[in-house]
Amino acid sequence: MSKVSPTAVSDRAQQLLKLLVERYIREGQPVGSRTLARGQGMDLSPATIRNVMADLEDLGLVKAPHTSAGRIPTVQGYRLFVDSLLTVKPLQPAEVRGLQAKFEQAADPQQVLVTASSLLSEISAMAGVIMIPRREQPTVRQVEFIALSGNRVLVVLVLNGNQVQNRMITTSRRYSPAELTQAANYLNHALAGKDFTKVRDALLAEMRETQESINQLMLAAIDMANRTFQGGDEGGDYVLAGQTNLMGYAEMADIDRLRQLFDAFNRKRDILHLLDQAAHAQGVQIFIGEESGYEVLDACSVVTSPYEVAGEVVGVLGVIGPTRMAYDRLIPLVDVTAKLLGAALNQNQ
Amino acid sequence: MSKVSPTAVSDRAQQLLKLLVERYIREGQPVGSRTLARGQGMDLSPATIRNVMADLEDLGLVKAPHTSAGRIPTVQGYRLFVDSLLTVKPLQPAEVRGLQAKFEQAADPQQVLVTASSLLSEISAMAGVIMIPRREQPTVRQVEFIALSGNRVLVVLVLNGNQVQNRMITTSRRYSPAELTQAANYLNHALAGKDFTKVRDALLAEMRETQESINQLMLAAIDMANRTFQGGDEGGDYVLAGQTNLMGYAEMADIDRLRQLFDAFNRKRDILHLLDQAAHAQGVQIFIGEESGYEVLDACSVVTSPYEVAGEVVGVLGVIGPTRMAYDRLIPLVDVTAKLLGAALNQNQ
DNA sequence: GTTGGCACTCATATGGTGAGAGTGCCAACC
DNA sequence: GGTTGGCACTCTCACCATATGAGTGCCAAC
Repeated sequence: MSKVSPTAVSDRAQQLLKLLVERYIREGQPVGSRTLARGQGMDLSPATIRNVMADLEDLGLVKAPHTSAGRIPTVQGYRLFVDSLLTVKPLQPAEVRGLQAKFEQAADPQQVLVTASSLLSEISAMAGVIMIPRREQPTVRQVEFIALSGNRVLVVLVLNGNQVQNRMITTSRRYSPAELTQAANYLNHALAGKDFTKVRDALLAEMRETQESINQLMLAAIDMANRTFQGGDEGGDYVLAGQTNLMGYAEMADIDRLRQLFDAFNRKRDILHLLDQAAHAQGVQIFIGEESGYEVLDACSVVTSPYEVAGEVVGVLGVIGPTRMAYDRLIPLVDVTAKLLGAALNQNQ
Repeated sequence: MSKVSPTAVSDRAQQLLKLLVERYIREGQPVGSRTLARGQGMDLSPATIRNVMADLEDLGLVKAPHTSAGRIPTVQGYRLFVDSLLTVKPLQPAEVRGLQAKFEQAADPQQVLVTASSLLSEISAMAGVIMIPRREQPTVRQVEFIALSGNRVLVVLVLNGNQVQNRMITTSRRYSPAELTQAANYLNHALAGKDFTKVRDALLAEMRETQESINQLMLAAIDMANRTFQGGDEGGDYVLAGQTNLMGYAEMADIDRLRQLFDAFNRKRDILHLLDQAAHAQGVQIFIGEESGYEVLDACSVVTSPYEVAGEVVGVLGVIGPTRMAYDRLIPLVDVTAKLLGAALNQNQ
C-alpha cells in the first residue's frame, strides 16, 4: 500500500480532496468538477478544479468509475482524508449522557457488552462489534462440586477473568458431601493460580495412582477446563449487533459478497484477528477497504478502539460499515463508547 | 386459506400436478405443457395437458407468472402436493449413521443443540433452527453460594430443566462458610420445587424481618432468578444456523425482504411463536408460504418437528428455506434429526 | 495560473424489433 | 366425450440503435 505523503499534495489540492470526500460521503455519487465548483469553500472554475482533480488522480487519491463520471476517493484518498484532513464532529454532551444512561441499565458484564454493541450499531446504522480478547494465561482459580438430587453433581469452574463455567454430570454412585469437598480441595490445591496447561498432565498422571472413586469427578472438571481453554485458544470471542444494517447500503448490494461477509462474521476467525491487531494500537484505529487485509472486508471500513479496565486493555470494540462512512461522526462515537464501556465494566466487576 | 379437497381434482390432474411440482422444485423454472408431455409418466399430448392445467389453474393450484410462461405451483398447490401426492425419500441408513456419529461427538446439551442445527442447515443447504421452549413452571431447584477470594461470592442457581445460572457478586463484608451454607439452606428450603413467582413475594416479605446480614446474598439470588424467568417468559430461545444459506436462493434475491427476514431471526419473537405452534402438533409439520401467518416468511416454507426427551415434548426443530424446497428429502431429514436429538439429549442428561 | 469553449467518451434510458416459449381455442379424430 | 394437431395470439427477453446528459481532457485566450 503506497502511502501518499501529505507534503506531495498542494494545500489547495488537499482542500479540494477534503471537499470531494465529504461530498461523496454525504451523497454517495461520484462528484464532478461542476458540482464541486458550485459548493462553497472553493472559488474556482470547473476547469481549474478539473486540473487539480487530474493531479489527485495521478497521485492515486481519487478515481473515476468511468470516463464521464465524477471522481470518487480511493482507499489512499480516504486514508489521507482521515489522517490529515478530517474535522471530527465530537458528540454532544447530551448524547454522551444518553449513552451513559443506557450503560447504567445493564446489570452483568455480558449485558454491558450486548448493550454496547447494540448502541454502536444503532447510532452508526452499521454493524457494531465488541471483542473479548483471549485469556493471557489459562488458569483455574477455583473448583467446586455441588451435590444435586440423584447421582448428579454440578461442577463449577471459576477461571481467571472472573469467568464461570458449569456442567452437570451423572456419576456412577452417590458421593458424600465430604468426598465432594475433598475432591474440590485436592483440585484447588493442585490448580490454584497456576497455568492450567502446565499442571494438567502431571495432575492426570498423579490421579492414576490415587483412589479411583474420586477420579470421575476430577476428570470431568479437567475435561471441562480443557474444552474451555481450547475454545479460548482460538482468540476470544465477540458480540456482534446490527449486521442487517449492512444490507441497506447500495455499495454492499452484491449479495454474494454480502454472504461472504456474513459467513466471516459467523466464522469469527478473520474478524477476531483483525480486532486483535487493533488491541495493540492505542486509541481509535481505522482500517479502510483492503487495508484490513481480509478480502471479505474489501468494501468495508472498520473503526476500532481498545477499551480498558483498571488501566489495562482488555478488549476492542468497533463499527463495521461501507468504506463510504461518516468517519467524522464515527471516530468520536467509537472513542467515547470505548471509554464508557471500560468505565461500566470497572464498576461492574 | 381455502383448502382444495383432493376429491375435487381428478386422479389424472393430481398426477399431473405432482409431476409439475416435482419438476418445478427440481428446475426452478415455470413448467409448460410441452415440457411436461416430454417427461415420462404421462403419455398425453401437450394440448391435453394444457386442458388439465387450465383446470388446475381454475382450482387455484397453479398459476402462470405471465401469459406465455409455464405454470408454477401456488401455496395451495404445494399444500395438496405435500399432503397427498408426495413420495418421501427416506434417508439412507448410512446417512442416519453419519448423523448419529456427529451427535455423539457433542458433549453437553448446548453443544448437542448447536450440532443439530448445523447439521440441519448443512444437509438442507438452508437455515436450521432448534428451539427450547419456555419452562412450564419456573422453579429454582437448588441455590448454592460459593466463597471466592476477597469479598466475592459466586451465586449458583439450578433451575428446573437442568439449567444452571451463575453470577458473581461483591458483598459488603466477608461471609463465613457457615453463613453461606445457612443462607443456601434457608433459600433451598423456601424455594424447593415450588413455583418461583408464587413464593418470591412471601420470601421477600419474610426476609425483611430476619437478620439483615444475610439478605444481601439472598436478594442477589432472588434477583437473578427474577431476571432469568423474565427472560424465559418471552417464550424460550433458539439456536439458528446457516442463515446465510438463504442468501443463495434466487427467490430470496430481494435484499429488503431478506433483511426483514434476518431481522426477524434476531428479534426471535415471530419465529418462536411459529415454532411454538408446531410444538403442539405431533410429528412433522409444514408451513408453506403465507400459511405461517408471518409476512416475513411469505416467500419461505418451514418444516418442523417436535423432539422429545423421556417421552415428553421439550422443543421443536426445523429448517427454513424458500417455498420451492425439496420437501421429499427434508421431511425425513427433519423427522430423523428430531429423533436423534431427543435420543442424544436423553443420554446426555 | 485561471478560465471558457469544444470535441469526445461513456453510462443510462428509451423504443423498436424479432425470436421463442407457451397459451387458449377450435375443429377433427377415435 | 376425451384426445389431438393446428393456429393465432400474447408476452418476455435479448438485442440493437438512438438519444441524452454528465463529465472529461485539452487548447487557446485572458
